[in-house]
Amino acid sequence: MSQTEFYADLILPVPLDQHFTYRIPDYLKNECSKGKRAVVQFGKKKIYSAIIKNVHQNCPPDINVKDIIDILDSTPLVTDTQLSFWDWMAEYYMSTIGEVYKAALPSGLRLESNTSVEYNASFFEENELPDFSQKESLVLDALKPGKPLNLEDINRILMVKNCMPFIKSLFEKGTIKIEESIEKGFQQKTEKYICLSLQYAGNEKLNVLIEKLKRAPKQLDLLTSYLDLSNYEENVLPKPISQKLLVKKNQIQAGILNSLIKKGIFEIRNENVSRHSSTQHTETNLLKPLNDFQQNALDQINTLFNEKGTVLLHGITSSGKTEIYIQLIDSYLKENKQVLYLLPEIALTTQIIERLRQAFGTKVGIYHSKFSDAERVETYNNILGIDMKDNAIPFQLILGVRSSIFLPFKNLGLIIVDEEHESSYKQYNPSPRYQARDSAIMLANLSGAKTLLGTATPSVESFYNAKSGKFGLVSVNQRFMGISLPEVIIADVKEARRKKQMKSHFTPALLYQIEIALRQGEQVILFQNRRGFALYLECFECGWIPKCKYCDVSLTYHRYTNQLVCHYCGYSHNVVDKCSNCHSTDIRTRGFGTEKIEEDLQIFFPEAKIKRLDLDSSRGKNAHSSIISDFENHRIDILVGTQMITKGLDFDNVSLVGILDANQMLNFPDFRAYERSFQLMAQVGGRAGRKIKQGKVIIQTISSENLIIQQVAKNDYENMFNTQLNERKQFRYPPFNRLINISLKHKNKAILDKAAIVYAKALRLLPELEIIGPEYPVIGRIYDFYYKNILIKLKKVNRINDFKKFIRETGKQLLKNDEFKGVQIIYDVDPY
DNA sequence: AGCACGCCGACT
DNA sequence: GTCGGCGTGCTC
Repeated sequence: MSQTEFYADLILPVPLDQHFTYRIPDYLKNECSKGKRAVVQFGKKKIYSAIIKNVHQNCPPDINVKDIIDILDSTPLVTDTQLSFWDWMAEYYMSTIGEVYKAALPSGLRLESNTSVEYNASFFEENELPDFSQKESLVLDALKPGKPLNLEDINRILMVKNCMPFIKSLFEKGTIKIEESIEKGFQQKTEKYICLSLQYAGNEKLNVLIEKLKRAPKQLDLLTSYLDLSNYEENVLPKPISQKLLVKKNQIQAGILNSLIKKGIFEIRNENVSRHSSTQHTETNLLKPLNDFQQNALDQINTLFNEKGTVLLHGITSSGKTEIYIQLIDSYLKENKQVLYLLPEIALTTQIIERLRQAFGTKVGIYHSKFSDAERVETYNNILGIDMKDNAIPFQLILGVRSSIFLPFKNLGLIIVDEEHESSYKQYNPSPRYQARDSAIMLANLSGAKTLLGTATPSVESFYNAKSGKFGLVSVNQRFMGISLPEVIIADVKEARRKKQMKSHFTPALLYQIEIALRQGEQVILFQNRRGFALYLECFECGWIPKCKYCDVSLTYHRYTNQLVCHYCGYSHNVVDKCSNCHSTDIRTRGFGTEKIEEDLQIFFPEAKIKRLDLDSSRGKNAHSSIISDFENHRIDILVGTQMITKGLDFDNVSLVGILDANQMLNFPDFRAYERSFQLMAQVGGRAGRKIKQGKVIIQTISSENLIIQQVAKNDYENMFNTQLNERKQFRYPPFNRLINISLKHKNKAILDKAAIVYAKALRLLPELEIIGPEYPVIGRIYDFYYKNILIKLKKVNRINDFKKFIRETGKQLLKNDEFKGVQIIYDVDPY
């Protein structure tokens, strides 16, 4: 009794801002340690795997402490560095540790129980039939085949939202069994392997066998091939060989192999294999030699790393940044350090993957949302160095999207954040709303690693940090092979309209340049920013537009399904043929997307092969890369695309890039709109004339005198930076002030309005906080919830976490007020 | 977030 | 009387 009890503080995958303490039963005492997963019951029934944060002997007072059920890992799954990183992230981004846990581990490593319901056959054998309600009978009928169902299935069968009352009643009668079953998370992948039976192992026995098989030459061939592949040696256990490989090598029919198995010469067994090894890349270590200015940049980076943790590489498009990265990566790998190479989702294309595989072969691991969860678990385990298959090679270089900052590096030396300015590094939903670039710098700090930010168009924040000495700065102003930057032509849409020269959405200047390019056998890219270009329906008589039932947005018309869809909540509606305002039947489509551009363009250039690249046209797994390769191989003349075409793609034969409407992005109500427009236009323009000759960029705009347009035309990044920095300073935006956006949401507009006013008023008590709002967001209602925003500009950059605490506490106080019960508060730190 | 409990209106 | 909808409170 007097024996000391041990307890563990656990991180549970729930959005609560605290850890939970469980007792460690005696039989688990030796296995319980920081970073492993513990299986626990949380609440009345749910079972979760939780991460052990620490082990101690302090029994929490006044709490009925539960026992840990089991420990899943023999070695920690989460490193100490990761745990510190999680803590930092939860605090900095005002999220909870449980939410960070959910974001950080692939779901295959997070167990969660599900309630499953089973038919209790023995009850019916022993008892008389009790009375059942209609719904209860339905449930029993569905369960009768002996197949257990989960609650969602039963909800669907009964067509109700919550089937629990019926299940409970059935359970009390004894007719069903309720169980908490844990879904199999990660499953090993197995493959059939062929192995020589032990009874034939040994030279003598083998020779007898070979003699016997002489009458079946095909079978003999297969046996010899096996012995070859397995490097057969006497006195060594015969090595299993993949059946796939054996069959492929010999080009035989399954029958030959089967007869050898039937004779007991071969045995078949299932072996765990890696999901990654299918790509059999040999490491060619193809490092292209750097030219002088690349080498110079690399030297500068290395020198700066001696004194700075972070360096910004500002290299114009086509300056060959990738080759600089590769040399840098190589030097870290040679020191046996791990390297993380971050890319925005859209830039993680086959082109860049291929280049890195050429250089580093099988050491490259990819972490991407297109991979299955099982593959992600394998990558995670591989980096952790556990559970390795013999055909797997430890990844030294990880090429990944923003979530790869959560991988369990143990020996991280370098993080590269490519296209550093990309806004997709910021996660918005779900929480944690983290900026992967900024978090990567923090991770590097915690790991003793360096960070290299790379881009042709740095974010104002990063460039400011570099200028002010917080980061090192390295600039490359020459293009690879000395090709000059494209010539930028501004096409004035306003003037063309006045002269009635516009054809569809094209200025005469653009059409003329396309014509010339096509005639010379060159390719063209047309860029259409997607935002605001969705098709919608409009009544031609009265201007009525079909809107979403639950959100304050117009419904988008989807041609391929012939449906109206809300892009915010997913609500869909059949196409209306009658105006619900004036009953006119003259309903027309409005707005235009890439689809429309593609169509119209075909009219002007009937001979040209035109394709578009956007979310819709690249839906399938390979659709995207097949369009890209078609374009690369000049099976397409004109490619019309959205953001997707701007990143990580190099096309040699593109001489003209057209930006169809520059104003769309300039007029976006956001303090970063100008910066983003510059970045986007510069990046798109950078696709022109990457090899051979100077390219052309045409920007169609109605405001040709706009400063940003002029700066893009002159490719004057520094000028853009200076004007933007001035504005940021004047209006107290980052990097001078920190922003925190608070979103309040509630079903009742009046309650929401009042809550927002009260919250804002309470926040204004702190003079360091500049409070903007509350204001309605652009979309005032989504999914039947009203929204209101409060923006905080933090004047002082130090003590920031104290202010966050105050903001959060004030929010908690607000929700305690009976009037405001049910109001939800969403914090977004450093919003984008 | 789940999940249970409890109160209230709307059906057979 | 069921049934089904929320609003509310708790989770070691």
